Amino acid sequence: MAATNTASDSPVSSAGIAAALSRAIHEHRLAPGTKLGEDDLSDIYGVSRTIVRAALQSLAHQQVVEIKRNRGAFVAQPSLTEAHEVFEARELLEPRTARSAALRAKPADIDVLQAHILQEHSALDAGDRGRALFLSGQFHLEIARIAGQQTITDMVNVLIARSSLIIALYWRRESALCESQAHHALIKAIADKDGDRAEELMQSHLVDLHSALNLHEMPAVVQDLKQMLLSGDSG
Amino acid sequence: MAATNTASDSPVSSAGIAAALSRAIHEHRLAPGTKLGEDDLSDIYGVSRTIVRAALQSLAHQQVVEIKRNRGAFVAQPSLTEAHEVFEARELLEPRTARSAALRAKPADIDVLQAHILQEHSALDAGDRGRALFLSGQFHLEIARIAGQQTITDMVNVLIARSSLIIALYWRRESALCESQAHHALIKAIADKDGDRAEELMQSHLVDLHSALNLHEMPAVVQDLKQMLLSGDSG
DNA sequence: TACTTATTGATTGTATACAACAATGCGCAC
DNA sequence: GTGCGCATTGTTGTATACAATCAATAAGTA
Repeated sequence: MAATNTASDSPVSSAGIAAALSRAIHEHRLAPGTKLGEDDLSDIYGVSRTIVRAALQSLAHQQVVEIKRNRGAFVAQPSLTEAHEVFEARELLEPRTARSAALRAKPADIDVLQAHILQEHSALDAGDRGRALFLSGQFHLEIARIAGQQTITDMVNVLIARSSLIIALYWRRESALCESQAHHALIKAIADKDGDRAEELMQSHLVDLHSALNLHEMPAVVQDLKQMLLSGDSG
Repeated sequence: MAATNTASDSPVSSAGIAAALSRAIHEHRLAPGTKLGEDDLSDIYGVSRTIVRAALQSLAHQQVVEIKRNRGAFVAQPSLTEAHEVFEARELLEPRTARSAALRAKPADIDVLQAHILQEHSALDAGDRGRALFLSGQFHLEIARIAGQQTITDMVNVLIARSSLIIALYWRRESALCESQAHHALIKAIADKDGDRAEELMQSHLVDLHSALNLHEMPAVVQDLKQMLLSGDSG
């Protein structure tokens, strides 16, 4: 319960508390497995447990928090399987979404994306790795928003939040790939309205992220690909 | 509040009530816009409003129910835009999922799918259109389950529930396309382990469903395709 | 008669009290 | 000394009471 905001100017609605917790988790200020006691939270935010419970249930629905019956709420700890699934789902959604974004982006959208990268850089310069990670997620979210599909944006939003937990658990130090490189390239493709390239870049970016994790099981999609190749044709 | 179960053997947990309501909505026993009063529901299910509220919030998170502050909960009424988005999201997720299912399906899975179709037929024979619609959705869900990706299955589940609302609002009588035809063909492709064909069939099945709706706006994806073709290449 | 406004009724939002359950620590027996 | 069982304590689950808000209706005036 260390790093959350104190009660001073804190939000007092269920949604506000959920957002604050979500962000704290996203920025790795709350580690996976951390207990989120209802009394603690209601003290911190100055509301009753009723409100806190609503916030926790909302987060549980996004699978960012796990509620164990009669045991309480904890920051979720995605399994290896879940980790694979989340990135496989992102690989299914985000590349085509990046294509749409490239085709629909207006100049103002490009500006927003570039502003995101700048913030990301300054966070890294300030050594705030958590904030940089959060901003990196927001970059992906912004692309979905530009694509103009709220439903897909919502799904991506949840997947990004879960990705943050996965990175907290399974990131390996060796792989220090620089995100901003990939993000810069994406912005260029989108600014050029090059849908093909945006889709490709997003796909390979996600594959890079996925493979930068310490996940030793073979993911289901790879099994499918293997079987697909063995049965003798390509999609 | 007409067609829900009476209190006799009703579920008493938040999840149970959410499931019962979800199913009633899915089967068109509760029309879009229907008020879901907390007192009414707590009387019907014999639990306090606390439990009912949790169930309603859960359904609201799936966008099957809309909660208006200080006004109460209503069965959702998806807008035209939402309707398009839901089917576009399904077109993004389900075809590739059907491919995976074809590659991973075991004999027992095929049996389950065929059992689904049989139930669907008997529901239609009994004139229970709502139940047939529900079962049709479950068929799609079962395919996602066979593909073995819980995360994607969850997303598809939500999209199917919302689709049911969209069909209630925007289905046009003229289009009496027979779902079971398409479902039969899908089973065959899956049984043959023909991933390509399963993907194709699912794609065209979803396009058929989408175009059988009374949606006169031009969807975003079509705009993208148009612009993509104009800029001179194919994905 | 039409329009505004105040009162009333009903419904939701929030807090709190109590019940049920799990975890912990102590004591006792082996 | 170790293992088991029980009591205690703390936390969550549920119900209910009260406050706040909104919708509807009725009264009053132009």
